[in-house]
Amino acid sequence: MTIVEQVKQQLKEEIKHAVVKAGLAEPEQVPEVVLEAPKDKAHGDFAANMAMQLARIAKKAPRKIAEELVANFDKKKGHIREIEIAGPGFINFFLDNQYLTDLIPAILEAGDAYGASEAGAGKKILVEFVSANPTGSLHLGHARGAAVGDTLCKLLNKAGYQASAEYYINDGGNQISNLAVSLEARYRQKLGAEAEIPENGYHGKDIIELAKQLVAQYGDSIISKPEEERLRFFRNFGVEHLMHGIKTDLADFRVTFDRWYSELSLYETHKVEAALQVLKDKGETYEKDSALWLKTSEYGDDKDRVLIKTDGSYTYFTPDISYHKDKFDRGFDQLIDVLGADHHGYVPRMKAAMQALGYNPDDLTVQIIQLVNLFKDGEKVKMSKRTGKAVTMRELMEDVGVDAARYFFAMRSSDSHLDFDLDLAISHSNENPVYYVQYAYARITSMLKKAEDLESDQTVAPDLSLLTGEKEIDLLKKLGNFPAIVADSAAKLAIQHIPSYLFDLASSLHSFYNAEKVLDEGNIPLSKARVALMKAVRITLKNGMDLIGVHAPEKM
RNA sequence: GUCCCAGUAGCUCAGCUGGAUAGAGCAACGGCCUUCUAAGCCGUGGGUCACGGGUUCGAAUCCCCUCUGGGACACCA
Repeated sequence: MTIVEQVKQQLKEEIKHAVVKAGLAEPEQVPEVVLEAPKDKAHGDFAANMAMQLARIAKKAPRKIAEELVANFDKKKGHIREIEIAGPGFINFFLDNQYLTDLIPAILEAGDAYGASEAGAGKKILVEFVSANPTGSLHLGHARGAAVGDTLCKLLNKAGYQASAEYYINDGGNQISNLAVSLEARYRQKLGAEAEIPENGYHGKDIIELAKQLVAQYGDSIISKPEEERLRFFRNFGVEHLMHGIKTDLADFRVTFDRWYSELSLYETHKVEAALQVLKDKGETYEKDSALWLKTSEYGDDKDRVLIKTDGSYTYFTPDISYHKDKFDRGFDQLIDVLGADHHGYVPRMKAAMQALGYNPDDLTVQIIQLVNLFKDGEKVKMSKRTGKAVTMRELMEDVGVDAARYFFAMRSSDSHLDFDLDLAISHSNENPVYYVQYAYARITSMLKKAEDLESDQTVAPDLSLLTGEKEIDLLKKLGNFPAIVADSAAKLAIQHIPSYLFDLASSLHSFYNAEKVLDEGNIPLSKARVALMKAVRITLKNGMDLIGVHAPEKM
């Protein structure tokens, strides 16, 4: 438990004692104590709304309750400097804040690990994200999903969960056949022959690139092969090269996966049949119109869904079910699917399928990533993979930069729409908040370099108790909050709290920097204490930036 | 038609498991560099939290209605 949590915990205990001691409620009636850090510093370090919560139970006016509660509160405990009652019945606690200086050695000691907690209690979570079909390059929407999924994983692990990142490669379905046919058409075109891309084929320029590569590598030797072999060749060549491109893009975007899971492998290991058999055995399927259906409507879906089509082939849904089953079978307690908004209709049917298999549908969480609207030259760019007009993730990285893009995606709650003004991001890139945070880091680093002489002087010890200025206390409090922010953000799957926290911490740092001099030769003990504080801020900024995949520059 | 997301400052968005005077960035305006990085700081102005009702000590937050925008509703994936 962190220092701040200990202090809060003690305060909560004392409040509860006071409530009982004042006879306001029986011990089992006392609501859970809510302590919040008020926005306004004039409202103390922590505020409790207990008096309002008790209004109904004690049948008294909140302010009266607050008075009785405070009268029975043991002020000697819990670093209390002052207690006041305010507003409709808030009880505001002002602490002596000396405990905050203990944070500095704790943070320096923890280093990279600062911010970590056991909040997740080792719960095993599988986060599946991106999982784009290997039929082209990744685009802007994938980039958002990649940023969100990657940060989510890192966040969960930091908060004490055991999270794994996984990418499901759809290398078995129809889309891949379309890919093969499209690639063949481009290949023939390159060789000067007449060929047309089928209607639902892929028109992207990456396919043209691939065809060019094919010609360079194999000349026209593929044309003469028999059809089956030819198509298999195009499939394999396409998937291999496009997956390679996808992996490179993701790696350059600083997104890492623990496992790349192939759909084809599900067939090879007969897991699709096995899952189907379970569903059949449980009586969850039926045949109609010579197709096999799953009774998803019994579990909240709008209608039943087809598992095996009239032509005998599986729908995309069937291997997907077996993949999800496999995730549970591998011992994960919770599954998180990060999906694009266009797949949201898929949620009820997958949850239904899980239920039909006998799992708890609540153990599957689907995090929907809403659409990214790209604006270029003041106009909305319509994105479509089919027409090949999409802005690629590669272009995004080259134009905007990885740091800015990652920060931008992490900054907004993933389930709301995002307008991405490319022109603004490029032309005003210096005004992007990511630089504000990075600048704070670079500033500290620069100071610490100048402080090396001071540090080598061992004759004077730092005196952390000198850190009592308003801006120093402000920084310390924010540093202390970091583990709770991480834990809370992980529990809510709300990554946007991290950039928001970083911005806030950077703001406090800049404010402090402009008001106080860290390196003061006339006051070595204070300077040393401030250097220690700066080191703690630096560690915390770095750890936060790591979570969202943003680099911490030594200088700017 | 059904479902999902959204509607908060001029713009882009936080805040949403109910709390005090609704926040931030950008844009606008006024100050601060002989001193550790001015990619910074300090200050000012800016709001019918889409509309209407309900729940209660208290609603941007929860519930219902309406309006507006986007998306999804295949034996495609």
